[in-house]
Amino acid sequence: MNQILPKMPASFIGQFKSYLNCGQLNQARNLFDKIPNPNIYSSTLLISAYTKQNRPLDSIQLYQNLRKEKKLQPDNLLLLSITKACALLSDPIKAKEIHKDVIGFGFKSDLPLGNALIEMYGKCGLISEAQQLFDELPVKDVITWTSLILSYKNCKQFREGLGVFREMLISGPKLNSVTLLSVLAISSKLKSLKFGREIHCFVIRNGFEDNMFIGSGLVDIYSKCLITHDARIVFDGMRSKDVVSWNVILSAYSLNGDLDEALRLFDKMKVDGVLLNSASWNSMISGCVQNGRIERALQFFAQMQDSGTKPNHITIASILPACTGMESIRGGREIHGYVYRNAFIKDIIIDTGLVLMYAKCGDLNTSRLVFDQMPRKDIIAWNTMIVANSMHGCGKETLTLFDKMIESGIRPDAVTFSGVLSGCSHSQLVDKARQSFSSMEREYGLNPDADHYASMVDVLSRAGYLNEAYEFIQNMPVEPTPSAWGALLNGCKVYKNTELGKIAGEVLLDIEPQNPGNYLSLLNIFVGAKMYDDASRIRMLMNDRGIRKEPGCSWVQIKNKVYTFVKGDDRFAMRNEVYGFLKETRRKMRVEGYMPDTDIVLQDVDGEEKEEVLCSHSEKLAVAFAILNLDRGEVIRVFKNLRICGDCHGVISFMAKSIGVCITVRDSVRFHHFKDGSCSCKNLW
DNA sequence: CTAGGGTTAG
Repeated sequence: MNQILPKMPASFIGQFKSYLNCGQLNQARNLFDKIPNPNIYSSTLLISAYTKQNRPLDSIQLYQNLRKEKKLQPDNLLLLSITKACALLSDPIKAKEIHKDVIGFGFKSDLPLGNALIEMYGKCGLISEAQQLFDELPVKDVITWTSLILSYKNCKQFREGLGVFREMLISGPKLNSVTLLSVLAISSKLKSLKFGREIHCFVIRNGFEDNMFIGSGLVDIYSKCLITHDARIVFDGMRSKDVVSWNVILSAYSLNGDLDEALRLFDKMKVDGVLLNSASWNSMISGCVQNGRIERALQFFAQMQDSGTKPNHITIASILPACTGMESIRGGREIHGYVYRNAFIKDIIIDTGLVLMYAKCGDLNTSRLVFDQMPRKDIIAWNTMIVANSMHGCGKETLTLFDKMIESGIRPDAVTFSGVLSGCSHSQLVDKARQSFSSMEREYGLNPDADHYASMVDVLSRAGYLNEAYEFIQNMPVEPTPSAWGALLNGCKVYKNTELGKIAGEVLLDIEPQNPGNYLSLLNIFVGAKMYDDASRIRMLMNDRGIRKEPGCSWVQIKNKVYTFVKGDDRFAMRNEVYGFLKETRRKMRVEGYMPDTDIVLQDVDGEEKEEVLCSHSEKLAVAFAILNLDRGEVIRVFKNLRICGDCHGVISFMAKSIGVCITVRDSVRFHHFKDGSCSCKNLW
């Protein structure tokens, strides 16, 4: 039906084909563009070459240009290429256009094309369209069924995918290895060991054992179910392995927390001459990050680039949490710049990672900027932004974000409410918190869990409603967690309620005896109330149980270097200047009538010594050091491993005002933004 | 066709 249009010169065709054979598509394209009337044959060749080389955009653009100029009367082969290109692109709008084209050209009953269209819809996330196409196909083969199963997998409807498989066993064609693998992959996503074992038996009984893909799939499902031992047995028994098989076993050990074995296997890969791909590096990077070996992850990231493997969007998403965990805003900014420069496709997971990274590094403004520019926001993106605002004490904004999220049609989940409630608690929005808490069940059908109840205790305690908080704990339908009692205890410390503090503290020493913070809070309450007998009882208990206070430690990044200060630190750069500066600050404060908050000091020492101990707190040292070293106008960002102490809070607040700088301190609970003599936490640290 | 990625405490 497609008459050959004005013939191309034979020399052109020869040259054109040889370019295509060598994969030199740009040269082939130059030649192609010179032909006034390209025929269907050469167009199909070029378009399918684009698709095969993973250049779907070029493929589709060329197709659409030719369609517009009406130079093209497509045939099955061409439409197949375009359909596959669109599957690669995962563009649902283009998918529908192409489907319409196919129908328009009357190729409805072509089976390979029908199968490709199902796959395309699946890859584009349009599962009901895929199912409808499946239903309409008059003839179905094993690929049709498998494509539908894979579509369900792609759309994360795993149970439904298994349903299709069951139907296929009853009324469909005989399955092949691809079908088996697709079901295996789904079971793996569901972490279903039961299905995994069943499929494993089926594989052995029906002679699929030597299929490398199936082997890797089996290793993966045992890995995901944390049966690392069985994963290794299958892996070792595989007759042939490719890089994916190795990548799967690497992640098996990382997942199981055995990073050292993963590292050993990674070295063995290199010895055995397995050609590493980006997923191999990504697997090691994320394995290190998830096992807390952040420095090692960054090393792998550097080695990967040295080895000539280009980081992809998954690499970026894996390395970002490393910067977040180190609070390295410089590292994070570098990654952000890398994403920008290399024009990565817009990726929702990378964007979410950036939002969290900026927030956790103390820069909520940039975090928000990235969020606002996201083209699509899913539940995790919204939750991340809500949690970010809550960490920074912007409770009102968490509520506004919550409303906007609802407006945009996204249903909140348990994490959303955790974020909103902790936002309310940091900003003392008691009524808002109550409304939000009760709407969880009433409006959104979510059962509050123990964490939500603990959050409500925190809301009440932080606002000073201590008796109500205690009542709430006693009446809640779930077992109060240590965090619920911890919230109450902290409230008692802030509001100096010795009686309730004693109750909460004693419970905590019982149910969470290994946490030094509990002892210290209770100790502070007793010392503050001059109940020295009780205080020494707690101290003895700590001794008996071998509970040691974690040393306070703060750090600050200046230029490219991180400076760390430990409490009582005496051997750091500019020691004399720093202590001199702190002493001078203290003198100025006294002139203006501030008294040092010596309640917090635990040692039984007299007044002057107490002040000295206070002066040596790591957060004061870090802030003072930063003030002496930073350029004017720069924001000071200090991080501390424990909670900021009350005296430090007052002194840092004073320094921010008297020097006229913004100081941010991130402690173990939240961010404190000091400006003009006040703090974003409203003095409820 | 199989691998590698993001949110929740006090």
